[in-house]
Formats: sequence, structure tokens, C-alpha cells
Amino acid sequence: MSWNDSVTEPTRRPTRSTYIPPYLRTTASNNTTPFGSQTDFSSGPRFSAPNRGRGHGGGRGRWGQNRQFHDRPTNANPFDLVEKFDELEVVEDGNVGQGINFDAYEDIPVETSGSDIPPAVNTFAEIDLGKALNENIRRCKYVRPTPVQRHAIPIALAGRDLMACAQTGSGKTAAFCFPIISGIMRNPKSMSVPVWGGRGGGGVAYPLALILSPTRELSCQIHEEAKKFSYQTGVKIVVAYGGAPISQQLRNLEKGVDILVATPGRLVDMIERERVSLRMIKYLALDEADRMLDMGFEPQIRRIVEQMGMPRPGPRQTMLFSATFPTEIQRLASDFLSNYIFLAVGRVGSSTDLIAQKVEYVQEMDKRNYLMSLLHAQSANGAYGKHALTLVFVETKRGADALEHWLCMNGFPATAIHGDKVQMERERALKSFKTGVTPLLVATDVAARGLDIPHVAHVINFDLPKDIDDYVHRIGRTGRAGKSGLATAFFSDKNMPLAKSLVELMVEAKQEVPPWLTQYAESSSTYGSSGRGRRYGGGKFGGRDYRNSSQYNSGDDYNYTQYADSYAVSDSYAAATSSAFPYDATPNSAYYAGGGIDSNAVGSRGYNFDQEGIVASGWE
DNA sequence: AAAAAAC
Repeated sequence: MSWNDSVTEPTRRPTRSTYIPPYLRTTASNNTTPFGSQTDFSSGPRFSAPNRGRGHGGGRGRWGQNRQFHDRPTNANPFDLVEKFDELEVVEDGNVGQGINFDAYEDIPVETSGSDIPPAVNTFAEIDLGKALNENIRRCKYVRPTPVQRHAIPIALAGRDLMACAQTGSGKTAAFCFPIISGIMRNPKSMSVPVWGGRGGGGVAYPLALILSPTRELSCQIHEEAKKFSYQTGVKIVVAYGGAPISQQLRNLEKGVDILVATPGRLVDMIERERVSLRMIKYLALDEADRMLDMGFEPQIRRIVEQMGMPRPGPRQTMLFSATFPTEIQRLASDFLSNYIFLAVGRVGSSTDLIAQKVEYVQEMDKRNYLMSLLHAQSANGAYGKHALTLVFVETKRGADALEHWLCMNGFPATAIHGDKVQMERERALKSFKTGVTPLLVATDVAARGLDIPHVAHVINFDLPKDIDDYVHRIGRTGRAGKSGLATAFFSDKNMPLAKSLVELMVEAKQEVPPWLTQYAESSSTYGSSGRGRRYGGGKFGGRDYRNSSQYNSGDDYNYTQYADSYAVSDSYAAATSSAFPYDATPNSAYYAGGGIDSNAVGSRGYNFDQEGIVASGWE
């Protein structure tokens, strides 16, 4: 595949003066890496420096003059810093030489629609991502692309817009990062050089790629991942999010930025301060795109994408990733896309077989005592501590504080994370949880999506969420890295509206449903269930391209009529999901649950991907 | 109705 052809003429950012080729950019710390002291000047692309451009960035700031490569900040080796790396080594050592049955990939249902869809690849070797990126893939111990990567990367490398449906944990960060990094390296002339900043002076940074995510911690995580992928590529990644001093983030921007990872608020702030311009954005990725486009976020995202100088769809390549794409969200999202390809990998919105889901009927007033006995039983089993973390979700920030306090008063090493805490507390809580210092974390939905926290053995929905998709995201924090997980929900009278979809989800995941819950589900479904308070109408777990629904029916290979009918007769989760994949609509079919190559499903099929390091390296 | 996201 000659995606090379699709690469556009190199563009130069408006205000720049000194060009530093990539192979000079990353040499400063080469000798300190554990991956050899090679300073392989031949590995970088050779090209001549472009003409110097006169700065015209709105009169603000200038690019550096004659900045030498040794002036650049030392490039810390992310493979050293990320603690996951140690786990990778352990995992690998313990499992050397085991065969992997990659035929299992073939069973994953995949739906693509759109025009001229580039074929999927089976190996990274089939894709020319470049030497540096291939090295990083090796360092990350990604042996084979995950299913979403197999499909999404060729699509993205072909320059196509993409709406991709794959559950968190299916390797989507890499799926959009690899093509972005590769694309930027293919246009070396456009790569950043440091902004001449000076104290308070402030230049304008012109990132080529923008990755937006809904929470600060998720942006940090993406940044950490992306740094690993871009190691020694010369591609510079900067993260910007609120709650942290803006000064340091601005300084980071001044050192040069190709890819900006950000939360929306801080990004808008920086744009308004004229410290960031979106004028040169070539790649836009929205992680957790359905969340980014829900009621709370949509106006802000629309403003960023449509009203702050970003190039239009077409000149800009846009990639949306999410576990779920409700029809209504797809409709909104299509404003940002041009001739896009829709991709759904795995059973969309489904949870995984290896997460055992329990639902207990617990009255509000009994919840604390019930939690206490649960935790006592847990610690008696030894299922507790550094490698058996318990994540407790509550509905409100106040509730999180109260429960944290109560747990601590009762001798449990708990901490809490929610949006009313200052960022430092949030980060401290997360770290303390991750490291097992406080193996109990009470959290609001701030921690529900995307976060990759190894060793979460138990997710407790102390308060159930209102929406079943939030439930799916929450329980997806456990059962990772091939380990089994447990999810316990406290179901109270307040949760009656959730009964139906919860039962359907559990049936789908082959979980034992308590009879009382089935009864609730049936009684709640007798009235108002179909077409009622579903935020986005039918197809909430839209694993299907909305363009293929009736009014868009252009007649390709799907049976749209049947699909539409299934929504008409049943507004159910099961109907939505089982109709998502025409290849195998059998409810009990053993394809990977949860989108992509979910480690749990893999494990349940008897394949252990840990040995390849794929699972343990963090897929979010 | 809550949560998230700027200062």
C-alpha cells in the first residue's frame, strides 16, 4: 500500500527560522538510554533544511535563532520512566516461548463501511511506519497489531477520516498515535522547532496534531503512551490540561510541539492567550469521542474544532475513537469528518467474560455496612493489597469524600479522586492507588473512562450510574492484562431505571442474573421502556454506521431493514449489540467481548497474550 | 441530576 502517495506536500509552520532535522534532535541523551548508545545518524531521514520563513504569527513571538541541538532539553527515556516497563519484563520472562494462536484474531467481528476502505494488515511489518517507530513498537513489546490497530492504522495512514468503535483497552491510543507520528515524520519540514520564548515573551506554538480527551488524567496517560511511541523520532509531544500551573506547560510548548495532547478548557485558554494556534493542525483525534460530544462537552469541542482556526475536514485528518457511538453522537460527529470510514471492532459496548459481575440488592442506608463486610471478606481472602486493588465508584463528589473519610475512620487504607479535588490531590490519589499504598480508591466518573490501572481486582459500584454505558466503562477498569476481575454493584430502589439494560448486559456477558433483578427488569420494561428516556434514541451502543440507517441507506451489503426492525421491536441493549455484526449475530457466539482484543476474552479462550507483552503494556 | 472541563 503506497500511503506515501497520500502524503501531502510538506507544509511549513508560519513562524519559524531554524530548522533542526530530526536526527539531530534526539542525540543529546542517546548515550543514556538502556537501548544502546548508538547515535545512528543514518537512521534519520535526510533532507535539506527549508528556507527560513519570516515570522508572521500575529506579531507575537518568534522562533529561535540558530538553536543548536545541544540546547534542546534532555530527552528522558520514557521506557525508563514508565513503571509498566518493569512489569513487561517480568511478564515476558515468565512466559517465554509459549505459542500464540493468532487465529483467534480472525474471530473478532469487524464492521467497516465507507468508500475505498484500505485493507487491514496482519503484522506491523506490513506497514512502513519507519525505523524509529518500529523500534519503539519493539520496545513496547507489541508483537502483533491488535484488531483495532490492524484496521485503523492502514485507514489512518491512507489519510482517511475515521470513526472507530473499540472498547478502551483495545489498543486505540497506539492506533491513532502511530499514524500521526509516522505522518509527521514523513513531513519532516513541518516539524517543530523551539519557540523563542523568553520570560513572559511567549511565542505561538503551531502543533500539527491535536489529541483531545475528556479528563486530565486521561490526557496525561495518553501523553505518557505517546512519548514512548515517539521516542527518538524527533516528534515532540506536549500535554496541556487544567489544574496545573500553565507556566510549565507554556514552557514545554516553547520547546517545540508537534503533537498536543489536551483537555478542552486549558486548550481554549492557551488559544485565547495566543500561545497556541490550531492553524497548522493536520491531525485531530478525539479519544472517548462520545463523551467529548455529549451534552456537557459538545459546545466546547465544536468551538475548538470549528471556530478556532483549525483547518477544515479534508485538509485536516480527523479520527474519532470510542467504545460506543450512539446514533445521535455519530450525527454530531459527522460534522467534523470528511468522507470517513466507520470501523467497529469487537462486540461494541459489551463487557468481558472474565469480569464476573455481581449485583446485590442493597438499600441506600445499608450500603456502608455492606461495603465493610465485603472488604473484610476480601482482606480475609488475601485478595487485597498492592496487587489486588479495589475501585469504588460513587455518584457524587461529596459522596466520594464522605465514603473516603468513613473508610479511613474504619481502618481501611482508602483515598478518593473526584473533580473537586485540586489536581495535585487527584494525581496523588491515583498514584497512591496504583502503587498500592492505598489499595482502595473511591472515585466519581472522573476515573470511569480510559484510565489504565493495573491490578484492579475489584470494581464496586457503590452507586450505580444512570447509564449502562457508564457501567460498562467503569467495570472495564478491572479484568485487565489477562487477569480475571470482579465487579460488584449495589442495586437500590433508585436504580430501577437501569434494571432492564443491566440485565440485558449481564445476559449478554453470560453472567448469572439474580431473579429479583430479572423481575425488576421485566416490570420496568412493561411501560415506557421502548423509546423512553434513552438519551440518544435507539442504537445507543451503535456499533453500526449511522449512515447505513434508513434515511442514509445506500444499499451495500447489510440488511438494513432487519437492522431497523430490530430497533423498532426492541429498544434493548441486546438487540443493539447483537445486531451490530452481521457476521455473527448469535448471542452466545464466542467472539471477543468488549471490543478489540480484550485481554479478558483472550484469556477466556485460553490464549495468553501476556507473554507477548501486548496486554501488559497498556492499551488504553 | 451528576460528572467532567480554564482562571
